[in-house]
Amino acid sequence: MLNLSASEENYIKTIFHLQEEEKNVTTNGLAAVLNTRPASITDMMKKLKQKKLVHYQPYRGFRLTTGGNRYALSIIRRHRLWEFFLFEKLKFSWDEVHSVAEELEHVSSKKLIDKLDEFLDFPRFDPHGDPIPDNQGKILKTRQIPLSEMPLNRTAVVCNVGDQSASILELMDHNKIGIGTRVEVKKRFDFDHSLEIKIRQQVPFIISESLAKKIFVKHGA
Amino acid sequence: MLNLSASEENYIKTIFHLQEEEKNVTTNGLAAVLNTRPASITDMMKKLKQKKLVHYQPYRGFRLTTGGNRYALSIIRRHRLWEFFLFEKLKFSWDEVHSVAEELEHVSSKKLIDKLDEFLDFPRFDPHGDPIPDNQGKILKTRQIPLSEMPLNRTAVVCNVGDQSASILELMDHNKIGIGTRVEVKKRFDFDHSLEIKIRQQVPFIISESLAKKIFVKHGA
DNA sequence: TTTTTAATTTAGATTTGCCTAAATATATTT
DNA sequence: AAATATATTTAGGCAAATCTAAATTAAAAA
Ligand SMILES: [Mn+2]
Ligand SMILES: [Mn+2]
Ligand SMILES: [Mn+2]
Ligand SMILES: [Mn+2]
Repeated sequence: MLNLSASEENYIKTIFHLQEEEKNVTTNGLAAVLNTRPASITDMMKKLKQKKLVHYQPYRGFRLTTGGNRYALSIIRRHRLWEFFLFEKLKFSWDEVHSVAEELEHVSSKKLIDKLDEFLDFPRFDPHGDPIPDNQGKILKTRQIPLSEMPLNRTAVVCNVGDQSASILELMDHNKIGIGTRVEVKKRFDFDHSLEIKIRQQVPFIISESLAKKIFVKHGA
Repeated sequence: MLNLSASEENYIKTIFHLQEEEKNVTTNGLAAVLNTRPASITDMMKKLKQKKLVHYQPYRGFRLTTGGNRYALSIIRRHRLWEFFLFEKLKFSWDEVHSVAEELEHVSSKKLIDKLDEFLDFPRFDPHGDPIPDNQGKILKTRQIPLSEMPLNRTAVVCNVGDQSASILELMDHNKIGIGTRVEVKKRFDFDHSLEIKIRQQVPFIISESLAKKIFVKHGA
């Protein structure tokens, strides 16, 4: 497989993520995320088009080719495996892993990544609850689900709150739940559908169904 | 601490190693090791002199400053810790670790390296038997010693053979001992000073004192 | 001590990845 | 359908890290 520079890899990966939201990625959109100027994006798109990694027509935006997509998934695989390693083995906190993985992901040895995967026992989700592509580039597509629908005893990660009111934030704050919090549902009570949940090393506690419906989590399949 | 590019780091590290042999490092000498042209070395030396990492007078060769030396040791620390990780945790073979570590060493997070060190339980030697600097940059200086002088039950790595005759090579070949072989002395017999040694997962076997005196190993302190 | 050889530096390019400012194409309003 | 605004591309430059070919300096040989 062809070998891209760290810069090219960052472009490819970012296009991949932007594509999940919009069909077509724009010059300004990509420039904003990558913290560069639109002119730089145009330069790079010409190069990536040459390498057949993006479809690109001037003024018409761009998207990854099949090859570009495959490459993007391999970068995401590296990124998330390293995040898992940092979190699980080196005891980094969930919000510290990203920036270091951002560098490690560019170390290109295929063998390194496959051995790392094996060493970590083939994890399926990174510390943010995002799925890790396997060595074939296959990835589970996870969508956000409300905590109320999580199966029991599986780690999930809070990724969204479907309500921005002060009252819900106060309650979440009180319970020390926020974006990124890892949570496990231990029990579901039939009477009022309240949930017993556990976060971090704390003793489990109970939250109402109405709160659980507003807390969106990733992963759990 | 200032942050150097991967390229600058490779220069600094290589100068450090060359310095161990010769007081003064030369333009051509460094160019040969780094696989670049002499003109590139001169360019880089000007830059590193500016950054006060090398002492350099045109036509007079160069050597690291105190700061350059400290920086070199931090790169060597990263390199050898990664080598140890690859060998010990990911089960790479001893001759595969170097090239991957050559890339990993440039990931610059201090926290990453110190946590990795801790995770690996503060190893003192890399898979080639070279000492790993601690987080203060302190490094044990190991010299080569003949296998006959190794203490019992400590892993050593064959790094040199003090005789190039066909007969010694035949014997080493027969015993499957070569540069890089990891060996442990299990017992020393008083009668003829022969040694019982163990290599890899094999059953221990005996070699003569005269052979053991010609096989030089690193590490064991 | 010259002369010759070898090592080193300088001059001038090239590539990658980025930038600013100006031009141009597309989209949105009137 | 113009006119205006916004998005995008082009033109021209710059810094890092490399190169080749041409000086230049130092070392070795005569
Ligand atoms: Mn990155
Ligand atoms: Mn992640
Ligand atoms: Mn390196
Ligand atoms: Mn080593």
